[in-house]
Amino acid sequence: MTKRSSRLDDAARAGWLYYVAGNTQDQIAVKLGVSRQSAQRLVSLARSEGLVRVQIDHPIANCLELADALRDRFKLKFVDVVPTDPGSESTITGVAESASAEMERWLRREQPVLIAVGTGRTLKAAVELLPRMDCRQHRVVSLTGNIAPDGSAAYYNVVFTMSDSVNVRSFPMPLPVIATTSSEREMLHAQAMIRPTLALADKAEVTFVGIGDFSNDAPLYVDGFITAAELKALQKAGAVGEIVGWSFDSEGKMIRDITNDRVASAPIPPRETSLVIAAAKGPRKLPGIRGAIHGGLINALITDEDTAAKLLG
Amino acid sequence: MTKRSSRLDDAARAGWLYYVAGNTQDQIAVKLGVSRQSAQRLVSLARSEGLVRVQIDHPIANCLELADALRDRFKLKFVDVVPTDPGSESTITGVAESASAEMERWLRREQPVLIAVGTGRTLKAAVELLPRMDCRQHRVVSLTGNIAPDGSAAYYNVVFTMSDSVNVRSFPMPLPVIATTSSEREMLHAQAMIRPTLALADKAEVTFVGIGDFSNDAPLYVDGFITAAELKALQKAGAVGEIVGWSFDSEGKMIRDITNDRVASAPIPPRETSLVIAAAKGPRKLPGIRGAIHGGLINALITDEDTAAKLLG
DNA sequence: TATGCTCATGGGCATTTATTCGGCCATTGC
DNA sequence: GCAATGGCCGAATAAATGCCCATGAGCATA
Repeated sequence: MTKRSSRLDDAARAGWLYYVAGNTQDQIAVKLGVSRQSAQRLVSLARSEGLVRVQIDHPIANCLELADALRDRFKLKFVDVVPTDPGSESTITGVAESASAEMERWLRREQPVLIAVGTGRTLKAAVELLPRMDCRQHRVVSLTGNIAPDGSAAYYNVVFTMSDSVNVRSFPMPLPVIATTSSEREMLHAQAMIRPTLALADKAEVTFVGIGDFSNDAPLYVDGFITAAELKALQKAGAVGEIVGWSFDSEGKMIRDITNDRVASAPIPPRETSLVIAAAKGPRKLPGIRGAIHGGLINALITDEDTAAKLLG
Repeated sequence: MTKRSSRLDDAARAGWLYYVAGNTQDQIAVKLGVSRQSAQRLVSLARSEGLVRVQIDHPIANCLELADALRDRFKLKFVDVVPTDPGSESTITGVAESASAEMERWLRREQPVLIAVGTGRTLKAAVELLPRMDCRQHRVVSLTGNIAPDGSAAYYNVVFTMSDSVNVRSFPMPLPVIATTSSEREMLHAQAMIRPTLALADKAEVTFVGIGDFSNDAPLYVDGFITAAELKALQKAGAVGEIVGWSFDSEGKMIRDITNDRVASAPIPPRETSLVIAAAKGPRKLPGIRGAIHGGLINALITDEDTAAKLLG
C-alpha cells in the first residue's frame, strides 16, 4: 500500500516536473534521486495511470463550424466536434476526452444534478478520464443493467467505474441488460428495488450515452447480450444503432420485438426534459448516429470532424 | 489576421494530435501535410501560446504548485512542500523525511561538501532518518554549542546523532548554546579550538536549520536555554522565531540584547554563499518562518502544504 | 526596380526520450 | 529448501524531439 502509493506519488511528481515545470527527465532524475531511466518510467507511468490530463484550449475553426452546422441543421441543443486523427482506428480518442470534460463540467456544479449514464466503451473511457472529485450533491443513475449474460458484472457498466474516482451518490441497475422474456422484464421492473431507479432515470437532467452499431461486430453481440441469430434478425429488420440496448432503424424508430420487448434498460430519458448527449464517432457508427438524430432519440452530440462532415454531407 | 489565427488553428490541431491522440511529430507532419520540423514548431507554438493545458490529477501536484509559488514569491533558492497529514499534530512528520532526503542528496555527492547544521527536534528527526553511509569526503559543522545549561550534552544537537549512521568528518561546537555574559561569549569564541570551527561554519555550502517558536512552550525555554523572564522579555520585544538561538522579529530583524548578545552559536552562514535550508511547519512556527523569510535569514525552505498556503495567503 | 526586413521552411545535428534486453532480487508455490 | 515467476533496474540502442542555420518567399519602402 505504502509502496504502491508512494510510487504513484513519485509518478505524479515526475509528471508534474515534466509536463508542468518543463524539466527534462535528466533533471527529474536528479531531483528525485533516481536514475534517468527510472525517471522516464515514472513519467510514462504518470501518463498511463491517467495522472496527467491534457486539454487543448483553443477551438479549431473547422470543428466549431461543423458543430454549429450540426446544431442548426438537426436542432440539437449541444454539439461538440473534436479533431479527427486521420489513420487512427480508435473509435474513442477525442470523443472520450470531450465527453469526460463535459461530464466534469456538470459534476463541478454547485447545484445538485441528476445525471443518467448509459454504457459502452466510449463512455467507460470517458469516465476513466475523470479526475478525482467529491460531488456528494449529485446523483448518477445507470440506464442499464449491470449484470452480464454470464451473471458477472457487466464490464462496460460505468457507474462503478465512476465511483473509483468520483464520490457521488450512484444508482446502479441490478438487472440483466436484456431479459429472457418480455414478462420477465416486466416482473423485474416491478420490483421495489428497481422502480425508484427507473423513476429516477426518467427525471435525469442530463444523460450520457454511447451508440452501438449493428455491424457483424456489434457490441451487443460481441459482449454476449444477443445471439448471432438475433443480430441477424435485427440487421434484417433494419437496425442501424442501439442506445443502452434499445435498437432502432435509420429513421430512429424502435425495432419492434426481436429484442426490444425484452430490453431491461430504462427508457432513454425524455428529450423534452433531459439533455441527452451521445458520444460517438466513426464510419461504423455513422448510420446509428444519423438514426438517433433523425428519430430525436438524442438532442446533443459529441463526435469528430469526419463524422460531423458526413452527417452534414 | 486570418493567417495568424489559422496558424494557431494548426497549432491547436498539432497539439491535439500530439498530446491527446498521442501521435509522433512525424505522423502529425504527414497528416497536416507539412515537414516534420514545421510540425515540431506547431506543437511547440501550441505550448508557448498556452493552448495546451496540463493538469496533474494527484494530491502531490498541489504541493509542487505551492513550492513553485513560494520559490517565486520569496526568491528562495530551494523549496519543498510535503503533503499535510490531516489530523497529525506532529510538527515534524513529513518535513523531517524531506529534510533527511535533501541531506542525503548532499551527502551522496562525490565532491566534498561543507555542511552546517543547526539544532532542534525537526533536524534531529531528520538526521535519525539518514541511512548508514560512508562520506569521509564531506565535513559537517555544528552551528550551535553541544553543552546544555546543566552541563550535559545538549540533547538536540545533531552532529553526534549523525555520526551514529553517517561516517563523516564532524565539527561539533564545544560550547554552551547561550553564554552567561556577552564577554564570556567573546572569550569562548576566541579560543583556539573554537575559532577554526566558527570559520568553517562561515564557509558552509549548505546549511540545515530548524526554526524555534516563541510561544510559551518555546523550545529555547522548555530546554532550559533561557529563563521564563527572558522568554517574556523576548516575546515583548517582538521575537517570533529563533534559529540556532538567534531570536528575530516578524521582519526577520535580530532582537537587540536580551539574549542575542550572549548567543554562542555561530552566525547563520551568509546566504550569498550558502544554501540555508529551514525545515519547519505548523501554525506555531508560521510567524517565525515568515520572519526568517522576510529578513532573508534563510534562502530555502522545507515545509508542508498548510503552512505553505498560509505563507502565500 | 532594388533593397531591406520579417518570417516560415527544411536540412543537419545535438539532445532527449522510448524501447529492448539481460540480470538481479524478492515473492510464490511446490 | 529450491526453482519458477514477475517486477524492477541499468545499459545499450533506436526513435523522436529540439535547435540552429542558411535559404528564399512575401512585402513594404526607397
